[in-house]
Amino acid sequence: MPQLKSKGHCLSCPVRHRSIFSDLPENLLNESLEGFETSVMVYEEDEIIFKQNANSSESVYTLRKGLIKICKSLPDGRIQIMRVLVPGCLFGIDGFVGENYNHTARALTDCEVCRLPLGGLSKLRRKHPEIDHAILSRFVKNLRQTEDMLLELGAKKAPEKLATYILRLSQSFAANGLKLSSDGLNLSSKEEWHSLPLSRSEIGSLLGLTIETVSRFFSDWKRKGFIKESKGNIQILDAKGLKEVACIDESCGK
Amino acid sequence: MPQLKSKGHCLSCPVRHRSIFSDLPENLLNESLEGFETSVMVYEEDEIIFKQNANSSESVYTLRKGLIKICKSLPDGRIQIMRVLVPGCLFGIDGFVGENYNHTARALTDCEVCRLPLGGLSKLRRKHPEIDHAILSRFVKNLRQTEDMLLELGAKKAPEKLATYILRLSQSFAANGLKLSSDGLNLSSKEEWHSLPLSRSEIGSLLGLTIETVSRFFSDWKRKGFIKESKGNIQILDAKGLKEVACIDESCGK
DNA sequence: CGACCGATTGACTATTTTCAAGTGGTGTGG
DNA sequence: CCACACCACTTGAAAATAGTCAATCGGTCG
Repeated sequence: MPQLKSKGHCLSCPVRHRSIFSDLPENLLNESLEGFETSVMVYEEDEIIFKQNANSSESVYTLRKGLIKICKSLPDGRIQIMRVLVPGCLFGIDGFVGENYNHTARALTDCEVCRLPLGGLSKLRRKHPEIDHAILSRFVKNLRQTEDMLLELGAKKAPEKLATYILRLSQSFAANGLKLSSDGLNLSSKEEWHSLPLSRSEIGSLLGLTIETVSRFFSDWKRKGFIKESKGNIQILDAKGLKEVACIDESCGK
Repeated sequence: MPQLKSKGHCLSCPVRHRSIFSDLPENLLNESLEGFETSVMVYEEDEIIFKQNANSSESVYTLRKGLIKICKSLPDGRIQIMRVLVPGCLFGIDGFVGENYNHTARALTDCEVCRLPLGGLSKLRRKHPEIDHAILSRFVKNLRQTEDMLLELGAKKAPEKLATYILRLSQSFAANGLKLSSDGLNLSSKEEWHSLPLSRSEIGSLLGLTIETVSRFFSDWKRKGFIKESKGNIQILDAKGLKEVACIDESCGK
């Protein structure tokens, strides 16, 4: 069961600089957020934050800590992961338009989630166009990312999808300062090890492949010396080789 | 080459009630839109409105007439159709955040497009929260639709994708008043004929299939009496049969 | 009529899934 | 400390699915 941990305090929030409030000047934060009551919820691994088709709540969420997967499923149980949220992500936006949730949000690791009441937020938006713009910008980025995934799933073959995924993962680690490791392992950043946030079967579910197909290509690339793996951490040895497989730049059709 | 047809006139706009201005009271329309200069552009079939990776313009667009396909492509030329725009759709929203276009917009039929300058629009948004809400709501719907496609492409097999597409198409005709026919054919609405906006190869490109696979299942279903087709118009004879194939409700795994 | 173009069909091939068996690491209880 | 179970992952062989290549059909247009 999700636990209420505390009220939120934007000024001391660990992800404020990544949140939709990042552009608010610090001095405004204090006075502006007067009366804006957020709460921090704690979820354990595998707990559901909200479910596809459920009524959306009068809140929207920001991930503070941990990882969340956003999924949709077919009536017969097949699951497609849409994306993985990292700290700072805004989610549950169906609440904005009062529609039922279009997908399920499930904790991939133990998580902390900040719950922002819609009423208060819309007052803030009116007072501070920066917030409004930040939200808009999230929406557009979110859509772009989902469109990119659509291209991956619709147009690419299994090895291309997988290679792209590993490369993107590594980029996103780089962009986030090389550290999202869920298990607290300390690794030399020079060697660029990355902890895999997803299991084989989840990677399959993200890319529309079976666990066996994922496993086979990974094994293949280990034999070829493209990648190395130990204890759920992965290292790219030959980015150029992977890029040729991935079809991300001109070197595409070999 | 796209042609400037005229200045836009919101009051007499044929798609006003489907546009982001649909919630503005008519009396406000007149005075509010003072100084908001839109222009109507005409594109021929197959012309490009904007290209993936190009700088976004200082405008955003509303489709007035015709159909537009939104696509992304891989460096080696493979193309994925993301969605098909119908009159009233807002598009080119990368302009909102000043990013390069994430996809290509191409006229599927001869089109009329209304170009809304961002500067003027953002003034309007501030003056009329209805517009702002309409835009937000479009964004969310757009994201939901793209997520739905992600599930289609990632989790479904060829016949499921195809059957779902035909059924959705028919629903969307129903929702839009049974008439989007691009070639002006007049058909009895009782028989529920629907003109196919996409060629076989475009359907393939939308669903991540080859033209041959599309063709084979269509032929198969014609033999089985699920559908009928003539002159680019399609009729669903056995929606129940198709639904069983499509995996959209409980009757999924048969 | 003949050229062209989209769609269809068939035969074959490639890719990916399915099913089944096996490996290796981790944690628990005797 | 070992035996055992458990679980994620790996591997192999067979089957299913979808793609490729090539020939053909049928309609449209000059």
